[in-house]
Amino acid sequence: MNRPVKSKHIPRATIRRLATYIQVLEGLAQEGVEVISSNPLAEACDVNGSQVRKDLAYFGEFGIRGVGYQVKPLIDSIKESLGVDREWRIALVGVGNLGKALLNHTEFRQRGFNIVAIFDCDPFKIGEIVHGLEVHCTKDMRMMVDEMNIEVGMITTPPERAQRASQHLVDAGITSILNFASSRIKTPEHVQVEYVDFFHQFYTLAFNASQGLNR
Amino acid sequence: MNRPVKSKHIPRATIRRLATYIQVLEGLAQEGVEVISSNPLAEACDVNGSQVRKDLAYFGEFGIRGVGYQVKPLIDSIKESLGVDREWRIALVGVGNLGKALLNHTEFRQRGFNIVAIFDCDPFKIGEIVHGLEVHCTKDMRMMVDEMNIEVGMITTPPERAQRASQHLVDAGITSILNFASSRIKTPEHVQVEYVDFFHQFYTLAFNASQGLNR
DNA sequence: TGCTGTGAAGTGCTTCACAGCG
DNA sequence: CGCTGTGAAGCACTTCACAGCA
Repeated sequence: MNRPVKSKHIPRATIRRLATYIQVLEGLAQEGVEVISSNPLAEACDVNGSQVRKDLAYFGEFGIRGVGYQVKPLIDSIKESLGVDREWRIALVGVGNLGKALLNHTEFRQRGFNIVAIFDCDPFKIGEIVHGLEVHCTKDMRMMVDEMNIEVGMITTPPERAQRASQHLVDAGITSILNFASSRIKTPEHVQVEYVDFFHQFYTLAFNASQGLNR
Repeated sequence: MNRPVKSKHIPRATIRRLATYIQVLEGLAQEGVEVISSNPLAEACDVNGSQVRKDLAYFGEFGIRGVGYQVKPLIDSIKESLGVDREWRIALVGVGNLGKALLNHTEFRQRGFNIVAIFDCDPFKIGEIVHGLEVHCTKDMRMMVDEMNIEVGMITTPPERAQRASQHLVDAGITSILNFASSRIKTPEHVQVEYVDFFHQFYTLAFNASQGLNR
């Protein structure tokens, strides 16, 4: 816990937006922009200017009055505040289509999310090498999580096997899970689960299009 | 616009939850559950019981007082309300790792989201067959969108090419875009964009874990 | 002077609590 | 009698508006 958070509770929505700010700021940095003020940054992120200032103020005072924010230092500050200024070691469970796809997605590692071990319960898959990693049996998980300092679990099984996968992860001592399977899972209170489900956004599009929102 | 929405504005959050309800209800249906009341359904979705009742009430009266909701009819009603009770035809732009991965993800088609045409601007990829579809040049997009009744665009390019991809889609008359690239895009007002970004959830996990939320 | 940081006001979603129906 | 559907209350996030600093 490096940077002590200024105030108690930080809205979940703020965390989501910080991820967007990083995205946009990194784009600006690449274009050579060195300083930006809250309003243009806000516009690029489709939010309100005060929102940006308030979100950042939860973590400290990063701006210069009358000037704005320095892009590069701001990126670093946000990353530090979020705790993404370091490597996070990840175990992936479920080496099917989706799992393999995500293993090939190079952006994970670039951003510090490093898949270091992969598991499956299918005996035909165990031992196979995928993207440079050997597929291990789920019963080796406890040992490997411990030995390899793994902190995060990623579930990419079919929906009906997600619950069991999460059980394995929890038993291995994992307390942060990212669930890519399209089903809900039950875990003890101290375990945090985040869901990644493309269909939520598909459904939103479909609904709005059906309602004639965009015509 | 089949089912006229009962009240004017429906919270965005409600739409997201409806997607979750479908997920959970389909699981229940598969287990043979025929009727469920709001509280157990709510618990399975990690929300409050009144929330479920209120969300559903936006679209009509689907329940039986003193009994609950019939699972299968409820699924159909929600799907109809969302506009996902039919096929949506999709163009995918960017046949790289991520694009290929999503083409292999069979759940899309199962849920009515059917990728029917794929595009790339790389001359070496054009003509290649991926998952049964020929890669077309982006300049053919306008014609194909029209001919094939495509309504939705999916962007799976690298971040720096997402803006150009969206321009092609908009020029072809697409008004609903799902952006899987990790960059923001600018579109005319009448075009609706939804972002799918895994890193939002990763960052949330990392932040909460760093704050010692789960220990 | 210009833009940040922030109390105060505003808005919209969530939860409560219960009338009303099956 | 139990559970839905819903007005009213509560709460949290967003936006406003401006004091205060560079």
